Amino acid sequence: MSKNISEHLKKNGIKPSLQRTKIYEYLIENKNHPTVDQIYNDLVKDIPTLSKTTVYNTFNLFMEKNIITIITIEENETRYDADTTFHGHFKCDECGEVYDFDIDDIQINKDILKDFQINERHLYFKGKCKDCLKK
Amino acid sequence: MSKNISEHLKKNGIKPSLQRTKIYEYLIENKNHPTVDQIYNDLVKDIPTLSKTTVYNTFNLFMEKNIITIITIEENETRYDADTTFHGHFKCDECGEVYDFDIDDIQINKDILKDFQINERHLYFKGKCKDCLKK
DNA sequence: AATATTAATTGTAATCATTACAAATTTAAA
DNA sequence: TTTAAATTTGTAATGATTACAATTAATATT
Repeated sequence: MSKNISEHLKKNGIKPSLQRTKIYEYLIENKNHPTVDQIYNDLVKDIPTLSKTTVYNTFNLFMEKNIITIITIEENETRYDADTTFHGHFKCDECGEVYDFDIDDIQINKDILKDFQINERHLYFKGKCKDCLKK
Repeated sequence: MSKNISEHLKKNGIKPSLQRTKIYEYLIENKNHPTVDQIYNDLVKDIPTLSKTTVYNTFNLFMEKNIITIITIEENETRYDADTTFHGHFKCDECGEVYDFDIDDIQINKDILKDFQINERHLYFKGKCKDCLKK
């Protein structure tokens, strides 16, 4: 697994250091789109010398190399996604959990965006998840 | 015009003070979704005593009363929208302008969000606008 | 292998948007 | 008019992110 990650980073022009590999692996294994804080707090157990700056630097590098996308739902917390294909996110107001969902199709009125170049598309919903509704 | 705004605020349980009225009016007339800074800098010419805190307080109040929605495209700048009907936003990476566009339909795979309660839907694109592409 | 060069990581301080809070002002009620 | 309640304001605090310089690790050169 870790071998695959190294390869994937290399293929995208990223030298696979320990920190980079672990951070990318964490994102792959935790598909709930953790915040930088969560990632740092978990990974520092593994890599005691880890700095939060490194986490930020690494994500900025991953972004430049287009192997992750940014998820901006709340103003004050950035999350990241290792799945760069187009899909939607649902964030529960109650528990804070972020869920992925598939988008089949979006039909928009093209009049306004005619001759615009669209590079990124983001769709997210907010509300209450099934588990929180039960309570 | 200003009369209508007062009425609209009252109808939604908001006492229409000078500041609130001007801020709401500004949002109605500037459909490009200005940031708090832009709004403050423009309105302070009109209301010299205006405080940026008031702008923030007012938007938070408007949000509670559901007469505006928040637009979170970039992590570090919150924008607001007086049009609370569902529509999309396009932000140009080059000039920073935010455009509205109409959404006809969105089809998603409902499996994951079955039994979820969806309260808000947000769709935004990023790229280059027509004007910036010409250059 | 030893040294020089370059790249990556780290810690601390700075930045900047937003909020907390208490004082001052304005509005409404008695 | 006096009193109470609501609104606005300015300043300080917060918290996420970035700038930057120093340290450490990796790579290239002799």
